[in-house]
Amino acid sequence: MRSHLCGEINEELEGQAVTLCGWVDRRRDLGGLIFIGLRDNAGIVQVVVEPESAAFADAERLRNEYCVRIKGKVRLRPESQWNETMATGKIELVAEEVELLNASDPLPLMMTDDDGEEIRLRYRYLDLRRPRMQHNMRIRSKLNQAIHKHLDGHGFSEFETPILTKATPEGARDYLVPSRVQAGQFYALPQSPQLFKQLLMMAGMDRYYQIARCFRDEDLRADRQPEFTQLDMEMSFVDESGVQSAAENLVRAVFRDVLEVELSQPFPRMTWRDAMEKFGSDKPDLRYPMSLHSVDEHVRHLDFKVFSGPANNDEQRVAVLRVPGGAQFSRKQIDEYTAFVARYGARGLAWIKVNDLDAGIAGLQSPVAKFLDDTAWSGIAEVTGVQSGDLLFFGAGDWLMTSSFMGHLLVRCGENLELAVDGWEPLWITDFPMFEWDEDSGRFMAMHHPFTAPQSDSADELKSNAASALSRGYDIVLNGAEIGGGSIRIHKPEMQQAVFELLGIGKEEAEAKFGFLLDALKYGCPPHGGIAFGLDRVAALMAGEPSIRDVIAFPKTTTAQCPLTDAPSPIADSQLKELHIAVVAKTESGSTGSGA
RNA sequence: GGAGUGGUAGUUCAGUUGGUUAGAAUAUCGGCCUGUCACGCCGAGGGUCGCGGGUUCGAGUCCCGUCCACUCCGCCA
Repeated sequence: MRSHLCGEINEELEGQAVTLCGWVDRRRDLGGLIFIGLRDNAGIVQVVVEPESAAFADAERLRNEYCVRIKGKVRLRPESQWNETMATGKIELVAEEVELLNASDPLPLMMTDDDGEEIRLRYRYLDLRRPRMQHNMRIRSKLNQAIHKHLDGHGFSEFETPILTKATPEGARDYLVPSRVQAGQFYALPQSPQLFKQLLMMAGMDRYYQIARCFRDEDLRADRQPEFTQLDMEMSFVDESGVQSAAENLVRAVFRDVLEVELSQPFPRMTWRDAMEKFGSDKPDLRYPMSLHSVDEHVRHLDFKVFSGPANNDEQRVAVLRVPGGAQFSRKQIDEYTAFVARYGARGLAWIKVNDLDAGIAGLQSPVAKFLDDTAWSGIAEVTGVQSGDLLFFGAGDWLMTSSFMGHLLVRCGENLELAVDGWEPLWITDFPMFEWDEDSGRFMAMHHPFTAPQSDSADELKSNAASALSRGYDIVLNGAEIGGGSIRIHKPEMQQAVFELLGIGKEEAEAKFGFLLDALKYGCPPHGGIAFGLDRVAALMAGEPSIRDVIAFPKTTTAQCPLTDAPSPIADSQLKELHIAVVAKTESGSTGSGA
C-alpha cells in the first residue's frame, strides 16, 4: 500500500506520483494553501494542498499528529522559496488525495528533549516517534543485525536457553516465578545463561552465541535495568587469546557496519593491577590524557604522617592526579571535589596549586606545602610532569580505596575540563584477582563468578594462595564503560569443587545447587571459555546516550516500575491461591509488598 | 539501606524575607496573515501548587512524614 517513506522522496522523483503515510507534524494555512509537514520514521516532507484540489476539504480537517495517507505528485519547490532554515527539504508533494486514517488528541508532551523522563515513559509510544528515539532504536536494530551477520559467518550457532530456571545462591537477587504445579516451589529468571552455555560446550556445540535477556533484582542506575540484554558467547578448545580475538573481531565488525568506525587492532591490554594503579579504575577511560602517579618513595621520609604513613605501608599508597590548568580552581571548586571523593570513602583530599614551577616550594600554594621538603617536591614534580598553572590532587590511604576514589576524581576532572579526546578507546583488562575478601560475611567472594578458572595449575595450589590468586577472567572496556566480561571456565570437577569450598559453598550445598554442573564436568568436558557483552551499554555508547533507558523501547524507572503499563501490580486473590502464595504485606496502593 | 537534586497549567519552568486574584513559554481553541517550515500578530480557556500532617491571623514558600522522578553510594557472582 505504502510506496514511499518521506525520507526516500528526493529530486529524482520529480513529477512522479507517490503515496506517503505518516503523521501530521504541523499544519499551516496561508495564501489559500494548506501546508502539511508529513512525518514518518525516515523524515519529513512538505505537502501542499491547493484550494482547487479535491483533497482540500479533507486537508482542512487535519490537525497535528493525525495519521494520514496522502497521494500526490513530487515537485521541486520554487528556488525563491529555498532558505537556510528549511526543515523539510527542497522537495514538496502536491496533494491529490488526502485520507485521514486516524485522528489524534492533543499530545500530552512536547515531543522534544525537554520532556521529563516520567512523562516520556508514560507515553513511550509517542516519545519513540521522535527522530532521536527512532534513530536510537534503529541503531540498536542494526547492532543486532551486525552481530548475527558476523557470528553466523564465523561458525557460531545461536541456541536458546531456558527463561524459567533454577535459583542460584551466588550473585544478584533473583526474580522468582512461583510454580503452580509444584506447590511452594519457584523458578528463577536467569541472571545470565552462564551455566547453560557451559553445558552446551559439554554437549559439543562448540561455538555458541545468543542475544539473551537477563534479569537481576538489584537497584537501578543509568546503566542498569532489572532486565537487560546480553550478547552471550562461548567457545570450546580455546584460551584467553582465542576468546579475545573472536570478541575483538566481532566488535570491530559491528562498529564498522553500524557506525563506519574503524577500531584499533589489536585492542590494548592492561592488567587489573596496572589499571587500578595508573587509572584508579577497572574500566579506565583512555580518552582522558591523565593518569595517577605513585609518589610513595618521595614522601616516605616526611614527618607528615598523612603521607608518610601510607607511603611506608605495603597495603596503602599515596597517589597523585595532575590536573592541567587546575591552578585556576576556586576554593569552592576544590571543596566540591573533596565532597565528591568523600562519596567513595575518601577522608580528605590534599591539593597543591603550582603557580610557579621554577620557584620550587616557594612557588606552590597549598595547605600541605609546609610539610614538604625540596627532595619530596622535586620527586613529585618529576614523576607527575607538573607545569606551572597545574593543580595536583593527593589521595592517601588504603591502596584499593585510594586508587578508586582518585580514579573517580580523574574522570570527574576530565569531564569538567572537557579533556576527553574524540574517538573510541577499547581496552582489555586482564589478570583480575580470583577472589575478594568480604568483611561482612568473613569469606571470599568470587570477583567474576564461581565458574571462572584460576591461573593456578592445580586445586591445591589455588587453595594455598587464594588471597593473591589471579583468575583467567577479562573485561572489555570502551571509553570508560565496561561493555563485556568473560573468562576461561573451570572444566575439571576437582577445581570447581575447590572454588566452591573457598567460596564457603559446602559439598552438600554445591551438590544441591550445582550438582548438574559437577556431574557434567565428569564426562570429558572440553576446555572452554567465553564472554558476554552488555548490549544495552554498547547501543547507548553507539547512540551517544548517557543512559541505557534511551536505547530500550520500554524501560523501567529507578523503582523498577513501568509507568506505561503500571507494572508491577497486585494480582487477584484467586491467582495467588492457585500459586499457593500468601502475601504478608500490602502497601497503601494495594500493590504487593514483600513475602511469599 | 543511605546521600543529593527535583515535584507549581496538557508539557517545560519562574514564583523574592510567609501576605491581595499563583505567572511565562509552549501546546489547545477562536480570529487575522496570498509560499509557511521554531513563521508572525490578536484574543480565550486551562492550576486539588505530589500527598498527609503541623506551625501561623495567613503556607506554593517554614517544619515533620510519605510517595514519585532522576543522579550517586551500598548492592549489581
